[in-house]
Order: sequence, then C-alpha cells, then structure tokens
Amino acid sequence: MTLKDIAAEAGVSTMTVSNVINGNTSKVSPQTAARVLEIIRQRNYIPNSSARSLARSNSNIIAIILRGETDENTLQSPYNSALVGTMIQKIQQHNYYTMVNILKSFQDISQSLRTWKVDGAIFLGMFDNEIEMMSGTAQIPMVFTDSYSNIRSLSNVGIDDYKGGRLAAKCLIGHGHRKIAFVGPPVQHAGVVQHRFSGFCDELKANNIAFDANDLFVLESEVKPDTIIDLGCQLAKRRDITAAFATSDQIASYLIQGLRSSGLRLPEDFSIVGFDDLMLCRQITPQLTTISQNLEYKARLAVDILFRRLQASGDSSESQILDVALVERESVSRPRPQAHPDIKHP
Amino acid sequence: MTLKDIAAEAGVSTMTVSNVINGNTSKVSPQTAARVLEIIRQRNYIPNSSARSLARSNSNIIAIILRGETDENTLQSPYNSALVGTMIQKIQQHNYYTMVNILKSFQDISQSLRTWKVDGAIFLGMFDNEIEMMSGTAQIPMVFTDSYSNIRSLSNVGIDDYKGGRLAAKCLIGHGHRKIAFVGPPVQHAGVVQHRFSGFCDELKANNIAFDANDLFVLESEVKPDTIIDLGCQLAKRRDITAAFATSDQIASYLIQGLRSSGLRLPEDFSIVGFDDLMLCRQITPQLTTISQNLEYKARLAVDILFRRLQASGDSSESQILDVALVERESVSRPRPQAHPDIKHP
DNA sequence: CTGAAAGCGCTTACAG
DNA sequence: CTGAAAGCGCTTACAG
Repeated sequence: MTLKDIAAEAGVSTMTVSNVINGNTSKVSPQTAARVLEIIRQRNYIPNSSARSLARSNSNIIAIILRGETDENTLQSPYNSALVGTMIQKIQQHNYYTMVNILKSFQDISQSLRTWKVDGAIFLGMFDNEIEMMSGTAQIPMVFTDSYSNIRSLSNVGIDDYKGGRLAAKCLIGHGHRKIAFVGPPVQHAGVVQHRFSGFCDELKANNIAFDANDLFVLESEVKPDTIIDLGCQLAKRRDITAAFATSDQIASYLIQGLRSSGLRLPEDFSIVGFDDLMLCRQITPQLTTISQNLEYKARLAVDILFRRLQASGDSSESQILDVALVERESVSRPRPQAHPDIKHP
Repeated sequence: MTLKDIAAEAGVSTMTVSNVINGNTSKVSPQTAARVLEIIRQRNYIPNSSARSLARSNSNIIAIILRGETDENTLQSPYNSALVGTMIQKIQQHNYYTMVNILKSFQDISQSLRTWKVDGAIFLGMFDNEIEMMSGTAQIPMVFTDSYSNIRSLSNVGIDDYKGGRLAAKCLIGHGHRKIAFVGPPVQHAGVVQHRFSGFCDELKANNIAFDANDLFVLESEVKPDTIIDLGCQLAKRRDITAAFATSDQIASYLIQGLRSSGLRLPEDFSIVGFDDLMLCRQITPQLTTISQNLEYKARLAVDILFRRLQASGDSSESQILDVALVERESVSRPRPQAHPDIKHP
C-alpha cells in the first residue's frame, strides 16, 4: 500500500493524495478529499515516514538526550525519568515521535541527530562544557535543562537554585540550627549544585553564621547508596552538626538510613532538608522536608519552548527560570538542647 | 554531503562507498576502502538514515511501547523507568535507535511501528487482551514483558510471580503471622497480580490457614498515594490483621506511611513484605523486606531475545521466566502477642 | 573487485 | 482545483 496505489484507486494523482494527507485542504476539492480519505481508511494505509523524511529533509522526530555513564542507568534517577516521561507525552501530543538517546560520547549524539534529520532536541543533565561543545553541532532547535552556561543563543529551562539553597538554610536556621552540613556532588559537575551552595552560604551569612569548610561533604558519585549511607554514619559521629541540607531527595534518603543505623532518631536528633520534592518524600520516614520544583511543568515548558522555536524558524532563543518553594514535612525539628546526648552505637 | 559527493571525491561509484559504509569488505579492495573511509572522516559525512530506510525497508529502530493513561506519567514508576533505561542502553550497544511510545490507543501504536518500518518492538505493562490484539498488527519481532497470554507465537520475559507470592506468605507465616492482608491492584488488570495472589493463598493453605476475603484489599489505582495511605490507616484499625503483602514496593511504602500515621510502629506492630526490590527498599524506614526480581537482567534479556529473533528471521518465539527471591530487611518481625495493644490515634 | 541503472515512496516546484 | 516530472539519498540486483 503506497500513495500511488491510493491515487490509482481514487483516480487522482499522487500529489492530490499527498495534499489530502498533509491537510492542504485549500488545494483539493472537498469531494475528492473525502473520497481519498475514505480509501485510505479502508485500505488502512499508513504513509512511509522515511520517504517523507527523505523528500522533506526533516523527520517529525524529537530527540531526548540524557547524559549517562555506560555503567549506570540514567533513567534510574526519578528526577530524569519524571522529566522524560512527561516530555514524551507532550511530544506525542504534537504528533511528533520521540527518540531517546543515552549519551556516551559526543560523536554518537551528533550522529544520531543528523542521520535522522531530527527536528529538535532536548538535553538532560549535561555539563556546561559539554553543552558548549554541543550547541554548535547541529543546526536544529535545542533546549537544555538546568544549564548555567552563558552562551547567549541557548534555550534553557532551569530553576532558581540559589533561592532553593537560601530557603533550605532559612528553614533549618529558623528551627534553631547553627551547625549545618551541606551534602552534594562535586560543585564543578553541575552549576545547579554551585548555586544551591552559594544560596545556602549567603543565608547563613545573613544570619551571622560562618560556614565551616569541614561541614561540606562532597560525594564522589550520586548514585552509590552505600557511600551515602556511610556518610550518614560519619555525620552521626560529628556531634557538633545538628542538621544537613542535601542537594537531592535521593541523597537525603540514604543519609537518613546512615543516620538511623547509627542510632539517631529523626527528626529529634537530626534534621534534614532535601531537594526536588519527588514522590519519594512521602514514601520515606520521616516524610522529607524539601525544596520543591515542579518537574511536570519543567518538562512541559521545555517541550513548549522547543516547539515554539520549531515554528519560529528564526534563530532566537528562550530561557526560563522556574520558582522553587519550601515544602515542610516531618524531617526538621528543633535541635536537641545538647546535641545527641546519648547515642547508642548498635 | 551525500554518498555521491564522497564517491566523486574518491573517484569511485556510489555503490562502492555504500559497500564500504556497510562493511561489505569482501566487495571492496582494502586500498579503496581505506581511501573512502578517510574521505568520509575528513568530510564528517553521516549517511541519511531515511534514505537507507526507504531503500532497504527497514530502519534500525526499535520501539519501546509503554502502556499509560493520558493523565499519568508512566515513567514515574521506577519499575518501568529502570527497565526502559537499561533497554535503551542495550539497544544502543547494538547500534540501533530507540523510539519510545506511550500508548494511548492501538491505532497510534501500529501507526508508529509501520510508518517508520520499525525493526522490532518491546512492550511494557500491557494487558493480556491488548497483547492479543497487538500481536497480529505488525509483522515484526515483538517481545512482551510480564505477560500471561497463552498465544503460542509470543515472546515474553516474565518472572515466577506465583513463587513470589508463596515466598512472601512463607516469610510472614514463618515469623508467626496468621492473619495477613493482600494489597494490590485489581487482579484482572494484570496476570502478575493474579499469580502472586494464588501463590500467596496456596502457601497459606499449605500452612492450614484459610485466606479471608475480607483481608483482600484491591486498589482502584496504583498511582494515587493518598488512596494507599488511607488504606494503611484502615489496616491499622483492623486489629486482627498483623501483616500485609503488597504487590509492589511502591504500594508498601505508602501503606507504611498510613500505618505509621495511625500510631503503629514498624515492624513491631505490623509487618510488611513488598515486591520488586527497587532502590526504594533501602530508602524507606524500616528498610523493606521484599520479593526481589532482577530488573536489569530482565531488560537485557528482553533486548537479547528481540535481537535473536531479528537475526533468526524465522517465525519462532522465545519466552523466559526468571526466578525471584526473598530479600529480608527490616520490615518483618514477630507479631505482638496481643495485636496492637495500645494504639494512640493522633 | 567495480559500476550503471532502476527503484524505494514520498514531496516540491512548476504548469495548466 | 489537478497533474506530470524531477528529485530526495540511499541500496539492490545485475553485468562486467
């Protein structure tokens, strides 16, 4: 079943059928359009996207590109999978197809964008230097998430990470904490961490608290539970520290496991604030106080911006910074008058 | 940059270049091959997949099809996203591309498979009746997951759900529980739930315990936390019940929240066993005792089977059932001698 | 080992 | 409103 067959059966030219399919109603009489449509339906004809793509040199494909080492499962992160899930649905609503790529090397990526003449791409979790290399590669609209790159031509959707850091510190200080750990991945890995950290420090400063470099805990890897649980145990031994701000809910949850296994009760003995407001926050005990960002909205916005740029055809860019808010649950309380008076090490 | 340009520059025919690209070394002298390859590299030439796809009528695309209502985010489920993540990586390793589709109607799906001449498809979370409708639609290898459909020509990778149900019951009975709730989505929604349930009941029977229909709790929706938390509260009031088997770790985690908010302590006052062994199990308190399945292996196997069938070209099918095991953590203990003696309802 | 020709199934100007 | 022709960039037999 091809265009030609349909045309023959309808007694029209292939280009008339093509016009009907593509909704160029102005170029076809209603009667013939109806007749052609009916035959298409009967024959269950489906156009060949490759042929169309070849002729038009575009594809109706949007690529979602995730950063990921070969050995880890990037979609394991609920943060990424929530974004990707709603992005795919939004893309489908636009009648586009979604190709998902997990990035190993830059070679691969520009290859898959070009070989399929992908119409646009959304990038998740890329480092800024990679973004700068990337943004020249292909002449298609690209939208990044959580980027702090200062390339002007870049479309990005991010959140107010600085404010997030301030809110977290403010919450903990408000409950009486003065000695607060900051736990996150290396700053150079992601601009978001850096900005959360400076917001955090600035809020401390505003309250006349100096941040002690010994209270900064940098994780080698964000995805190794045991490392983080261990860190929780260490934290439990540091009797001076009464609370922690973790740069993700994931980190917070494992920290809690370590803290608890060291005999601390939460939030009585230790307070903790997370980041993201994943479903996880309501699944763990104590339910996690966190900085919330609207992932669904973020995903929708990224797709919206992409399609706006697809239609605009100009070389403009559009970036948006979304707001964040503190969501108070159960993981923060006043510090013990005397920190951790009687810890039992099991 | 096209094949033609490369051919012109190398002073050979397009078909020689084509042979070089496709690794048909037997048809090209090493010298010309090397020369062509060098020009390709210099010019940074990337073949047009649409043209290739049109000429060969295949695509090097594998489709991953997820079942999902329009209003919910299917990839939100860590179960799905873990599978999809490793599948994508495996597919990439085969030098294929991945299209991800979230299913709304059957129309759409057969459309996207056919329009791109997708080479194969993997399906997640489909109901059996849908699978039966599906499996006729396209003449390409398809692999299903967790299907109990008895179509012979079907390739499937599943787990021993029956055994999982038995193990869960056995664990709880072994700790002294006699009155155990079963919590899961409607049985008709998924064969897996049905088989876990019969395994569960059979194990009770083997221990001379009759399962009381009042101890079966069917969730309308698996994805509405509040409903499950409410159910946890109800369960806390049922003083006769001392433990629960939930058909997923997700459900278990929300159940725990409900139980706790009703003043119960876990596992002292109530024991619970989950299913899947997600990362979540180590993030919640108490860490969840669960029936573990190897999702990464499941995903790899599904992709392996798909590619085996792609090569085989015969119309054979291949199915595999993976084993499950009990993983004991902290969420199960002996029941209180007298169930929930002093509950404080906050 | 190499090539000329036809064809895959669409769309794009261009005419009428 | 409709159509004949050329072309998108590959691959597939078929000859040499």
